[in-house]
Amino acid sequence: MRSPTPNSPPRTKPAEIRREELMDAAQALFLDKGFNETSVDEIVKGAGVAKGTYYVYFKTKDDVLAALRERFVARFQQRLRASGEHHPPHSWVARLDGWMEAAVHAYLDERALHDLVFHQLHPANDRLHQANPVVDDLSALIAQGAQAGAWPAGDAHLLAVMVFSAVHGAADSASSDPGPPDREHLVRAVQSFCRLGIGLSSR
Amino acid sequence: MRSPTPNSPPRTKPAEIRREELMDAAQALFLDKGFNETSVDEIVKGAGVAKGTYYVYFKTKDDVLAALRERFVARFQQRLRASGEHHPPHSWVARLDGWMEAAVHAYLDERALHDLVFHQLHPANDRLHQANPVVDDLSALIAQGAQAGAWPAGDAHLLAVMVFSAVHGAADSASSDPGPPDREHLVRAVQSFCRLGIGLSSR
Amino acid sequence: MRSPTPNSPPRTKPAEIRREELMDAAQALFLDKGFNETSVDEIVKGAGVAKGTYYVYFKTKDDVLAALRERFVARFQQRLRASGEHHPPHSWVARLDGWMEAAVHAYLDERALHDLVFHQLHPANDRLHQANPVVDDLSALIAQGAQAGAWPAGDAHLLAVMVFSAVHGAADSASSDPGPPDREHLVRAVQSFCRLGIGLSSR
Amino acid sequence: MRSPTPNSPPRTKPAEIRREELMDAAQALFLDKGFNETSVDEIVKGAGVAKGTYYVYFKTKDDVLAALRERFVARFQQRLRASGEHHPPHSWVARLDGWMEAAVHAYLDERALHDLVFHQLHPANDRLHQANPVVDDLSALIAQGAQAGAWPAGDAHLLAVMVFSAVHGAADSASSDPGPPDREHLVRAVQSFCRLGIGLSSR
DNA sequence: TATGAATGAGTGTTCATTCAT
DNA sequence: AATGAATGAACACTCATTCAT
Repeated sequence: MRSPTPNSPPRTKPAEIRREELMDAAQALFLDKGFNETSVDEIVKGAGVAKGTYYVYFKTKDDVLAALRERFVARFQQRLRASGEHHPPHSWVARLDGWMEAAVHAYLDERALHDLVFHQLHPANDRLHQANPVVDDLSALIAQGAQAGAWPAGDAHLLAVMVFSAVHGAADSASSDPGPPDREHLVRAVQSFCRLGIGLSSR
Repeated sequence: MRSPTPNSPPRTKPAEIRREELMDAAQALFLDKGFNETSVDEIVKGAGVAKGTYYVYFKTKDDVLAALRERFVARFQQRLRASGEHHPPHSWVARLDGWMEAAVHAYLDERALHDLVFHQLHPANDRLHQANPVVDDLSALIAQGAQAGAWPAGDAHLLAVMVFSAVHGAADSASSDPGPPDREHLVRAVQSFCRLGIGLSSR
Repeated sequence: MRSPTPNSPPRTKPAEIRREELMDAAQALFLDKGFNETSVDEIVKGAGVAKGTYYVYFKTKDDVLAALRERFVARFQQRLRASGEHHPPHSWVARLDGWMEAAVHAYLDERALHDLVFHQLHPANDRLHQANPVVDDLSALIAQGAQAGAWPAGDAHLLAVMVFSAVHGAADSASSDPGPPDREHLVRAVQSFCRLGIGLSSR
Repeated sequence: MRSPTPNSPPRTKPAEIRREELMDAAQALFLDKGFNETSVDEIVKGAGVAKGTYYVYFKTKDDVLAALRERFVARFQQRLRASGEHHPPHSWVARLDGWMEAAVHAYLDERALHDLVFHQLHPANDRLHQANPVVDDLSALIAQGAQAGAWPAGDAHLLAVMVFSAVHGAADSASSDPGPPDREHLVRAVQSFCRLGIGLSSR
């Protein structure tokens, strides 16, 4: 019917941009109201595109959530890896401490997003917990440190899981308390607990 | 107006029984297919009652899930407390070890149910995490043991959270691996990690 | 299970009382929230009886509304007849004026109830409009006055309907305006309009 | 999630057409069976569209009724205005008589629809009665005629309401009688009653 | 007469997904 | 690439009515 107005802005954008805009809109809404409580209609409205455009970039509604999860994990891992580069490769204890410090901060910053992308799906669909690259990085660090004699050898993966869980739990707990969490206290508590747990001396 | 079909006589049961039957049916279905994937229709079919009966006992669909969560927490706590009674009150280390052992087993047994009742709702509705009576019990145990000199004093609540998280994480991780988890190995790993973390000697 | 407490008040009341209490409760709720928006549950709660008791006294939900309508019409008619007795039988003009005055007041007092009992049902069920005893009374008065030479003869029933409608409309309109209606003004306007309409002089 | 059955191609129509078709279907069903007795399912079946399409054009079930009311009032007013154009602007009596004649006919023709759109909702929602444009038109006519000296001055709005009510009541009454109403008799009775009521001579 | 647990058909509303343009 | 009107299966929830006690 109507032919496009000659001077209306071009409606097409690079695919990667559009996709990111949709993901950003979805993430903001999911964080605000929850996944089930957000409709595709709202996502497209948030991204300023039409309904059909969503389905150009994502196959289903679940699909954005999966994309969001992947993006979250990649960014989280990237952040932790970046912080790891501040320490010399063979300063095992410093690297471990640094990892924990960075993880506490990262988790406090991204807690809501973490819960969003990890808690929405039925276990059957959740093949991420078992293949968490962040835990894998930590596991490698622990194994290498043990091999280098920095701390006793053990079940590196299980240790990594427990360290990661301690970070996660402590940050969760602190986030639930009213007021901003005391990040320094948290970092020290986690470091103390986990260093001892791994077999290092307290300080 | 509407006129119901004449039917077999209503079989009245004590309210508490009916409610439990509905909860049992809902729990089984939720564990099997997930909360969102289960309809109230299926729940009532599972409980052998009519649709309206559900709404005599629960206000909304979410309502059963809340009831299930309360029941889960109460039973989990009860189970851990019962196991605690096997140890003399002042055998602090034995009680701590026993708590961890029991918690690992309980968590492995009830992991799916735990995830179900804790991961389905938006954080806003989830005021249970911050007031977890199981963690509170553990926190009390840790504080008392420290006061008795069994281990160094520390932030008991945070320590409890980290121990609980380590149990939770380790059991989670083991559950995700294929095959039945090696419970003994898990218990020993958790005990070793957490005893050291709290400041005890490894053995 | 429980045997009745010996000193609890007797639960039975004279049928007519119970029925009236149910009707009163229903009327209050209908006026407040509307017929469709009121449930039988609320009615019995309002009357302080159990659900089943409602169905001892009324066959269906519509049934109370019919009872309410009959009661309304009877009371309305009674009220107008009572006011008519203040005038000597052959003071036709005074009786007509009195009827209109009383009707305006009665209608203003009971407008909501009138609308409730007359507007809720599909025309098919509404065999009341055509057999309105209030209009019939007025129709008789008009016919008799005409026969006595107090005013010109005409289609007494149609005149009665128009007078009744004028009362109804004027009162309705005044009720819709903000603030309490000026009853005297209304009465005079209706009397003037209808007296002239019937063929009387203005004053 | 849900996946719709592949179906025949959606046939897009101009929104105004679709909306009117939905309204027409709803009106026919409401007139036939009543508002409460008609389901949205039946409306969409009548309009030949899918259930969801209804909710593209109307927010709730009540919403069509409101749209129907607006359409009714607009058309009724339009019809009366059109009939008014047959008379020279300053033939006040002829215009008044013409208005009443047209109103009686219009009301007889549309009685069921009038009742439908005005009697289905609780007074709280019914802010139309007090702002009835048809009465407003008549009120203006009466006021202008009085100013021009065609009849005595009075409370024009109240007079308009009473004239409108007399039309409404007389037509209602005639519709309730068995057999087709004697329209000529009705028109003459209403004209006579109201002309006198306003202060004109009978003929 | 009075109860109230149980019923289940009925219905308004949502929303992920499609596809002709 | 982008659109947005149309879809229709699915579902939570209501509530008038019944009947064994």
